[in-house]
Amino acid sequence: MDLNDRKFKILEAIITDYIKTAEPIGSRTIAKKYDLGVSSATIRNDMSDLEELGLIVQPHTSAGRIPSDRGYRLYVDKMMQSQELSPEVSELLHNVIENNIGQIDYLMQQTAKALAALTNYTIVVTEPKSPKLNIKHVQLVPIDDSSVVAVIVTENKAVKNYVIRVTDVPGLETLNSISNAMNAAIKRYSLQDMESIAAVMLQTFPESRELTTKFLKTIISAVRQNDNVQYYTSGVNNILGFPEFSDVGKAQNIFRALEEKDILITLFDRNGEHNNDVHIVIGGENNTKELQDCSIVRADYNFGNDSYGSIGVIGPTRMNYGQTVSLLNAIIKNLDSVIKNLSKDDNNGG
Amino acid sequence: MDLNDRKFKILEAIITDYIKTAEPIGSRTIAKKYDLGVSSATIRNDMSDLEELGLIVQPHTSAGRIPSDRGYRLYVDKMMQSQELSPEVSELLHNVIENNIGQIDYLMQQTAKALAALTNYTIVVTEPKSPKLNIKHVQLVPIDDSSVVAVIVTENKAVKNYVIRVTDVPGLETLNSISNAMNAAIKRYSLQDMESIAAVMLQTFPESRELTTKFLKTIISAVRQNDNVQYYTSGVNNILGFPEFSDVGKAQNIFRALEEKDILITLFDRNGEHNNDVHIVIGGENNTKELQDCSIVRADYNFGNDSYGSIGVIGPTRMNYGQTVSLLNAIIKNLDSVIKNLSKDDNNGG
DNA sequence: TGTTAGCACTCACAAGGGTTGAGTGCTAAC
DNA sequence: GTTAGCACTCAACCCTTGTGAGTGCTAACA
Repeated sequence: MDLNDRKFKILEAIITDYIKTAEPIGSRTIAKKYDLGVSSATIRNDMSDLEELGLIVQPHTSAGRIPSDRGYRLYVDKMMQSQELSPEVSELLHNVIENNIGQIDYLMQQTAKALAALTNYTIVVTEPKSPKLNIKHVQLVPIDDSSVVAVIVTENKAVKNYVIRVTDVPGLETLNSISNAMNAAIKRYSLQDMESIAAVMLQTFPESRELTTKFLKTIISAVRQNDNVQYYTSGVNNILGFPEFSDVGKAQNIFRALEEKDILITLFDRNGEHNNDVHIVIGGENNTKELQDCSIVRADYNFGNDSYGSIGVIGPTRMNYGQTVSLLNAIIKNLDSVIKNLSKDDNNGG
Repeated sequence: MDLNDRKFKILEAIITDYIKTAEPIGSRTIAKKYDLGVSSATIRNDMSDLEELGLIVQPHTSAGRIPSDRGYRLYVDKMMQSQELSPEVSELLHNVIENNIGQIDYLMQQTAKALAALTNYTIVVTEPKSPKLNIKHVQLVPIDDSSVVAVIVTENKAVKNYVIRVTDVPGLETLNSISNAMNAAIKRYSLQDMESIAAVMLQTFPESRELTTKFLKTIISAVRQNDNVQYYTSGVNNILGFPEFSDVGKAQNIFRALEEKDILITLFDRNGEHNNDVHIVIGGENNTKELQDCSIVRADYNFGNDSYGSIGVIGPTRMNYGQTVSLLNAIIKNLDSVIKNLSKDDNNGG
């Protein structure tokens, strides 16, 4: 069975209508609302064909049709048109990014918040990571008699703290010397060459074996950093606004998934890898059971220097895919240009 | 009208039953279940009196009675008995605290998580603050050509990062010197005496006027720190498990309140002040509209050195107050003893 | 061969009516 | 002060019925 132009139009009508209203659409409605030049009976025949192809389904015998996951898939792949953003929205996004570019955690939070407000869906943003994350600077700072904090600044300008507990904390001068030596050693040797670094440190600070060892381990694990991906969510309660989740059980499923770090990580942490396209997962295509009534639209953003993070939008399968994709594209483009400007400044300055 | 012993018992029966079942309780049920030695008719008369006093209400004519906010208040103030915790629960709480005491953010997160699991309510934990927060150590760490991060370690062992943007970032040695000088200046002068510190810094580092000024401002605002109270929530989706919130609209209200930082801050941020008692706010007693179907139980915890934070439990007014209060008491006591042990070690060590 | 009008059929949903049962308030008697 | 008895109320449930949106099928038409 082939899909002629009219059938495409009917499918599109069903999908766009259903996205707006969440109500099944019948043949008569389409005949009246969309000027296809044929009667409802003809549309009925076409709809029957579309159903046979698995693109639309009937919730029950005497109801209209709603799109199936496969229907949405076809729509998203072949028919969807990207939407032009209004100048206000474009400016808003640009401002959010530019104003917070200096502090990555605020940037993530504010971007998530803005996007949640614009889409009415739920937003998840993960921190940028690089597959070969480089350390820019490390520094030990004393906390008390048995702990210091290792401050690690990465190439992508993220600042992280890791508390290190040791039996004996040396004085401030020694801490500074160790920090300096560690910075130098990291520059001289690659981080892969852990032994060389450890050897140098041990030779220079034989008294502080415990601290230097733990310090180096902390840095290494910060680089691997698979243990602790930061992410932010916003608009979680938007879920409850959709009629498809007015069943508390379904909503609870989704909330559970959003509270489970592991689930979100598998969905959104690309481990520094990236993909230039906006990626869409529809309903049952999703491997996570709790989210099989949802669609997820994800875009990977570049945060300079090979470091990438993701922005994900979670909503009902009846999602406004066009708008969502446009918004995500706008965000990653803005991020890109703001970052490029920044690094240009850096190069000029240094 | 006075409340004789039997009426107290009837009220207690209604409250404890309603906490368990969320169903209105009738006179016959009480007569059968609780051995009061009188008939249901007598209980009916007493219930009528209790209703007149505003302690219980009838959802509709032919239903049993449920407690009113005033009823819960009387129960909580006069009748409630604190519950003994099982050894397993006590140990669990103790372990959570002891294992995470070194890293305050983990501690807050893990405590919230454990309490959410134990109570099935929603937990909010705010970071400890001190009305006269002392700075233990500050350190500047370079990020790039136009920004450095000020790492601030406070007396309560919290580590915070603040990004400072400056037109010109001096070299690492100068950054270290500035950091050292700032540490010394803070120790010498009190932080109140901002002018003296600024003067010293300017004199010693005339080239880095912008940086030292912003650095000092950052430290001051970190001390004031009213701008950005950290808090953690856990068990937010537990809300949906309660029949009183199966109405999506009500649940949404609560979620909105929990996503609004400002609301949580006014509820839980005591601004470093504290109160030794566990504090209970029941239903309509709450000033926050969105939470008037909820009760909030809050305990302030001491984190050493005059710094205090809060742990709050949010649940339906039909909350198990006894258990909740016991759990909160256990947590703040555990925190107290673990902290005291730590500072003992500190004094021995240094 | 594609399109259409007509018609019988299906089925969720809403409205109406009857029944049930838990619970009450009142009264008169103990 | 307590109790038994009784009339009354009302949510909840079930059953029935009607309605309307929507379908599939068929026969006729271009």
